[in-house]
Amino acid sequence: MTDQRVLLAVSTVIFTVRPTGENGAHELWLPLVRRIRDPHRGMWALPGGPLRPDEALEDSALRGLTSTTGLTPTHLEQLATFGGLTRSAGAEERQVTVVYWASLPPQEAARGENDLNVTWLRVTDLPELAFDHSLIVAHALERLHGRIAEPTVARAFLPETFTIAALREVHEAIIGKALDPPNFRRHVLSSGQLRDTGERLEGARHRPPTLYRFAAAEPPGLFRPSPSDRTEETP
Amino acid sequence: MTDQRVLLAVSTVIFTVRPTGENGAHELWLPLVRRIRDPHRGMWALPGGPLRPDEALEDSALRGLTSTTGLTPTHLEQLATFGGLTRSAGAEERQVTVVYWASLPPQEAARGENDLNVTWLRVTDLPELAFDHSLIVAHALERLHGRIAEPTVARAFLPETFTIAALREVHEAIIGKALDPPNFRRHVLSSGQLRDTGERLEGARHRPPTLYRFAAAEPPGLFRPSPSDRTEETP
DNA sequence: CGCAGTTATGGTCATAACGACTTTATCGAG
DNA sequence: CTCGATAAAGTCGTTATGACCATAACTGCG
Repeated sequence: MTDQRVLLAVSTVIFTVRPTGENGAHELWLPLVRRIRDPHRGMWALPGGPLRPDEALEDSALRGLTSTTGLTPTHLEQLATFGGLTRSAGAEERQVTVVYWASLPPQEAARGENDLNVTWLRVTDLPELAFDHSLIVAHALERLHGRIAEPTVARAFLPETFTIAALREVHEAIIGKALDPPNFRRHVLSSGQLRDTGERLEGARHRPPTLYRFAAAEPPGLFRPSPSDRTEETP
Repeated sequence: MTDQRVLLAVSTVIFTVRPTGENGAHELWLPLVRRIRDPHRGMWALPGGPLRPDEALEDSALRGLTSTTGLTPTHLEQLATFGGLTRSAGAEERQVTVVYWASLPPQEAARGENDLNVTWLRVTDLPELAFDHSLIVAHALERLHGRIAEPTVARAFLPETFTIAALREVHEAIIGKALDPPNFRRHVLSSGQLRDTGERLEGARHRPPTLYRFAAAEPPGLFRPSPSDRTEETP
């Protein structure tokens, strides 16, 4: 048996929500970077790069994210590891990629400007991406769907305080269809996850909605416990 | 920046269900192998080993599984990748481990014999494992809990045909508490996932139960689509 | 043969959750 | 002050769920 070391990269699928649909409906968007080197040069790809030897997986995901897009996520979670060797027939060496999934709140998302080498696209309207990144995005969307029920997920797309309508719009963007406002309201209020801030959002040409915040603040750090960088390991 | 290649290993958490509890209640068990080399020599650890250069991640998980335990799983799914560098302070090189999660049906599980270097233990009663494997097992249990609703999961613990009681026992083992038989029956039958085989299981000293099988057979191969070995990738 | 033990299977009933809808409350704009 | 618009609260019927009761159908044994 030869050397068991492999090239290991970390990429991140970054989601945000924008009010760009018809009738102001909210939609999911994500940033992509242009490949400037040759495998798939010129195509759009997920932000990321090789893992540094002294770097935790999650730190690598963060670094790749900020160095390309300049943005700071509110949620970062490992998605899966892709290690197929289908392309090893070519000249290139086989590569394994650990993929993370991140969410941005609207303030951050607004700062994300297009650039020669960075573009933001609707997840429903993506071109073919470099490597198997189209497949990876599909995976991430499935995961997002499956986790929207958890308060942590929607929270990551919202500012500190928000209206129930804003929360509903995040859910609508993720599941891709409209929800009944009264029913949604009843549902989230009965979940006990929201706290009334006592304030209202004024200025709109209708009854001012109450501002809420999420109840249980996550205990220690910024991110929920993720599989990476927890302890040491070996086979 | 130095070389970006890292040691990559694949380990597997293997679950099965056995009727070993009081009153014949079913419990979750898993096999562990004894470390024969020095980091943590003599401790119990998850089956696995280094990824071979020409091997897909999932194939590596299967190989590690069969070479140590001789068993063939009915379900294999990627769990997560652990890449902390906490132990890199020591003499050893930093290592990343991709962890899979597998299920065995009872026939296979019965063949799993203890051995000088292999032992089967209840998941509720594990000693401290080598490396961070205790943590990994906890992760796998969480995942199992979260997915028991999907028919694919319970199916992996059962033979081709089975009684509703057997299906219920699998659920009970996974969630760790007893379920009401009539209610469980109503629930699974109304889900439309079971098909009556027309046969009954005779021989017990009570009314013979109907044998069922799962409805939708998974389309092509043995395993559900998993992130690994699908296509090629790179950062 | 007939009874006891045991689990399968078939129901009931009250409650909770959910979806579709209606109604009323308040705001800003003109 | 009226209109347009959305917040917020309530109605109603359906469905899912959990607790529980009753009967059916087999084996083993006296």
